[in-house]
Amino acid sequence: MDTAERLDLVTRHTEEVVTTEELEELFDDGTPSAYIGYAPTGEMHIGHFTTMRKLADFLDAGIDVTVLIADLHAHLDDEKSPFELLEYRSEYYQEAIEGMIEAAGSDPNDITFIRGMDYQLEEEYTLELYRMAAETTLSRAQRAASEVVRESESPNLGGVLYPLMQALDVKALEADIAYGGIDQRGIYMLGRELLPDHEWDAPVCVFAPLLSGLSGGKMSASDAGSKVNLTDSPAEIEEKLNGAYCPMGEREENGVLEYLEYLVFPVLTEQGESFVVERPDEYGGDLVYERYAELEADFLSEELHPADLKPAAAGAISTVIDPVRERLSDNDELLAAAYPETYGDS
RNA sequence: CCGCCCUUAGCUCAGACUGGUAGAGCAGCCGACUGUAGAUCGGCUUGCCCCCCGUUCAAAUCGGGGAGGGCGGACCA
Repeated sequence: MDTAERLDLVTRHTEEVVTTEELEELFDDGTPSAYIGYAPTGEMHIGHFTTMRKLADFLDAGIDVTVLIADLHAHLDDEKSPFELLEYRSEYYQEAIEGMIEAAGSDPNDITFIRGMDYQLEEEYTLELYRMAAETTLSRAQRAASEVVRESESPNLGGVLYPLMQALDVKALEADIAYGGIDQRGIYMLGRELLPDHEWDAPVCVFAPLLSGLSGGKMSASDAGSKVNLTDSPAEIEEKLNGAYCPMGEREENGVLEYLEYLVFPVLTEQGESFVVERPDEYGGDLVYERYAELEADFLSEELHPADLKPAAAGAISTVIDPVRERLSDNDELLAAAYPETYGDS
């Protein structure tokens, strides 16, 4: 595969690449490494799946991929995960992530998994973190993390260590490429400033778009109805999609379309399948799409009505998620340990 | 260690001075209207009022104790 093809694979379905030129150089030099970190906080959902799906592109482009389960980060961010639950949630994340990668058509064994605390407590790392803390102002760190760390009237120190550690992780994991949602931009831009003073090259940054939630606006972790969880049953998925914000002919903040573009179609294409919309004869009969662009065109021209699209999308999402859901429900004791509030006891 | 402030619905808060058994906005839910959803109307739900003890016929409200959180406490201004 030549550099142009690799570039194409890595940059497709992305929100931003900083910078494409640097990425090209990495490819010319050989086999770059990339990492993406997930802080094991709330349950994983379909938004995670889209970023995970993209890891297949990284692998196909001949990149060494590392997935960081950022356990310490999950606690540093306003104690989103209680310290006692970190281990369980990390296990759950790894299980879910492997399931998603497999469902996306890649092999989890091709990816290196690592836990934050496996190396973030080492002397070398800690010392360098302190040095970064000395070099960074409070407001700079807060600004960098503002889209990621929970905001509060009385922010904890953890929230400012958070972006510094994430910047340092790039070096600690020896990554050439940092991949993450566009919300991570501030942190990695800080990283690009700091790392050259710490004997490491500024990473190339690849940012995934943040998908809209089903109720319009960005997907929100706190709004259960705005996202599809990996453990949702087909019936729940259908119900959530039916309730989704989806104005006829409009693309903006339309989570239904975005799920199709970033998750369903990439996976269907990988499996060589097409997307079928069942439609009453009264409205013209069934439709079949091979590519997302065709579907979007029909939707924008109002040929494809939301009421027909929604059930079809629900079914397709359900099918894509199915192997992950199965894997997780086989492991209900892990889910209960990781999220006792939701699945505990009973 | 000392001082002051805060804690009421999922969220933001009112009510406390002048005790009478809890409210608003937002969110949520349900209907109407749309071949979906939203918007718009119409309707509805929700509470260990942080905990304990006391005063009282009666405590979210008063008194005491405790917990959690916030702010402040050299000098200079």
